[in-house]
Amino acid sequence: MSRRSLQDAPLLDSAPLAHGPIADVAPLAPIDRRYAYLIPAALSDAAQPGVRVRVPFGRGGRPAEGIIVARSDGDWTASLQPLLEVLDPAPLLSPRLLELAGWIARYYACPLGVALSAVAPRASHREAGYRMVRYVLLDRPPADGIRRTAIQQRVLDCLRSAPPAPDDPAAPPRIDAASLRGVADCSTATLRAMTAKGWIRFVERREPSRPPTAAPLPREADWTLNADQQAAAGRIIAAMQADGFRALLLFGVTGSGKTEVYVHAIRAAIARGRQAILLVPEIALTTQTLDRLSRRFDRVAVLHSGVGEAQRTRDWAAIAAGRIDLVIGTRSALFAPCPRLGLIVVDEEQEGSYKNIAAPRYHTRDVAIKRAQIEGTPVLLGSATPALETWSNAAPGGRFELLRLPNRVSGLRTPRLSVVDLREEHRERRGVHLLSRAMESGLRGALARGEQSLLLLNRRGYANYLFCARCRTPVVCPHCGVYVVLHRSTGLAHCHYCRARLILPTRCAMAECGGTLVKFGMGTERVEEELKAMLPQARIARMDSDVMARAADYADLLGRFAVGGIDVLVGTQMIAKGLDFPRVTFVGVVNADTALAIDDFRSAERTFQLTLQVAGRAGRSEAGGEAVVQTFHAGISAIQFALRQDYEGFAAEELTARRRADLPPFARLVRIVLADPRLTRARDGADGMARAMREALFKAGLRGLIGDPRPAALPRLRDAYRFEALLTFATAADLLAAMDHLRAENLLRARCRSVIVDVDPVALQ
DNA sequence: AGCACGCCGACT
DNA sequence: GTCGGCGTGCTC
Repeated sequence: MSRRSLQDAPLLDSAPLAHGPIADVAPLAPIDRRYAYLIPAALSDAAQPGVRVRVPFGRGGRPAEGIIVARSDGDWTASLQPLLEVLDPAPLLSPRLLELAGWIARYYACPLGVALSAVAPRASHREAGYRMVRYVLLDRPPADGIRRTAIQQRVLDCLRSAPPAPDDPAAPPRIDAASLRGVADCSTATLRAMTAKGWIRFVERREPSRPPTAAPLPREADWTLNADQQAAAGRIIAAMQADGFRALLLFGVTGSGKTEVYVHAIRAAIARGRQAILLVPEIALTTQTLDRLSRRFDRVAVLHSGVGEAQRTRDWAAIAAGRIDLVIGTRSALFAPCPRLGLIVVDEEQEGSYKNIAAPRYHTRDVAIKRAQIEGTPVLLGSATPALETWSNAAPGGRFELLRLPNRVSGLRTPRLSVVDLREEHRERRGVHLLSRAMESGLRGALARGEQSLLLLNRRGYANYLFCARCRTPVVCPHCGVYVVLHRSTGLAHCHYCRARLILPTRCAMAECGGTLVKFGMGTERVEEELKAMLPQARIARMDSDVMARAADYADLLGRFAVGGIDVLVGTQMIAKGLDFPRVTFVGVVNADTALAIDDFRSAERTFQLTLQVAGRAGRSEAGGEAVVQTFHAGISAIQFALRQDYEGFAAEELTARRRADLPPFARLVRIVLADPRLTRARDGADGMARAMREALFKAGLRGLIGDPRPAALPRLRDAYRFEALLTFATAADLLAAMDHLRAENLLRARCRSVIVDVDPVALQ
């Protein structure tokens, strides 16, 4: 295709004919198209696929940023705009990462520019991590006889005795202006005066904003693997030696030593001269986990949301230069520009936080598999409770190879897990008790033995159900319509969806009612209060996003907990994951039903995972631990299977139900949510969109079921009404074919404030 | 995403 | 009679 024409361009004889290298540019904006630009001769070398460029765009031809995704040669029968500028000295993205971004854009139905921004995060923060440093160096210093002041003499002495620049020892010594002012005790005015005399001069240099010297962390030694671990590591190493794509699932009960297997596999990758990426879920304790793991390796980069822009930029450069062997991090670390990638590990692959919550709404595990495919390397997924999608892929004859670690490493006993049926507890005991007798005795026991406890409730605040005693009208958020939660810390009612805060009325706001307000339901604040009353001698701390404003707060609290300064730690989900303290011997779940409360087809799976995870937290010591789980639904099979710590039994039963209901992993879903402040607009938009999509699929003979639009699980959010439609496909191929078509026909848009397209949704909220 | 063009309500 | 609202469409 060397000759193309613009449909609407007038084909006049005088139309200038452009010829030469042409760049296909994806704008770094939510525009679902690519645009062609002429590459000027001066930029020909620099304008390679993967670099950012500035191009004239839009009506006024104003400069916009984009990424070159392809290059070609050709003639154009219309005047073609030239690239204005190439912004990167070297491509930000390798051809393989460009291919990965293309796949993300296609599979997750988002504009290429949006996918590119996710894969090359630096694209949106240009030049971050660098600053201009002003240096002073000797120019034509005055001869001995020339008069100078004492201050000027100090400046000259400093510059003469300055050490040579590390990057260019032959150059005249230089000192940055700020340090010189300090050392020579002079002012900017002095330096300016000396420049005017021509004695010294300034040079400006672009430098990394902090010296890239990472503090060397103390190394931790490797452990010897047991037979199971050795067998698993052996399979992974064999897969690496086969030099091709391969997906493996490491299914190991908590405490079976999965991490040690990762470490050995990563060492093997490094020994082969390759790089490895280890992904961990985005949870509050990520930093801790990462720090500990990173101590096992030398040339390691840690990437997570807490790492500053400057550090991230330097890490990125070091990775691209091949100076890093292992990249550990959350979601975005998957896109580390490793030139010789040899292994990707996805730890706790079932974690929901692997799903990106904004466009592109990719699932890190699935993109990791795709990247491994593109790079031709193995990918290792690890979990004690694999996502059912993963588990069914690891069935005999499936796409993944299954590696088992069925036993806990020697010395670790299986924790005792018991379930308290809150219905029964309430029958047998008068009054309202948040903490059952079994829970209380577990806490008291641990306290008496000088051991630690974790108490989990996945709900912040004090009381989460506030209503009028007379007319039963609940207090809801004026923007979202959801129940607000009373927080003791602020004395206000908080909306947990839009972060609005209301002053709580003392009386019912309903006209002519004026009943008194009743506070019902519990959150972590309430549990903390109850606990302090129950165990006045215990040192109790609470950990949830209300208390933990900054990353440093986590470190502080965890530090105190680690040295035994806290007996009981109360918190939300964030304490259920990743915490690994050997002195914790008791773990309680105040209400396991919070995972059930979100009513979607994964609620049983989430409840099972939560329960088992919590039990695992109690078993990190040789003393053996105990876990108590309170629930109003003790009979449901998710709880029963968790009680027996039987993942495979649960998976078999749940998969049967999923197959019967035609749900993932036996179907692929796309969730489309339309939001608009006007209810009719959101509803009509959703109706119209569903109708148009159905018609288009039918006409094109494509398979797929478009569900009827209905109010979303959260029908109103931030003053916008929300409607959703669920699309069901039998296979990934059907999904791709249908979504390609719908996107090409521009049917994934509607005239309302926002349209969210969520492929493979993790939560139907 | 921006930005221009275009068609219907409250003002001098 | 105009100013300006946002709804719609386009950007090599």
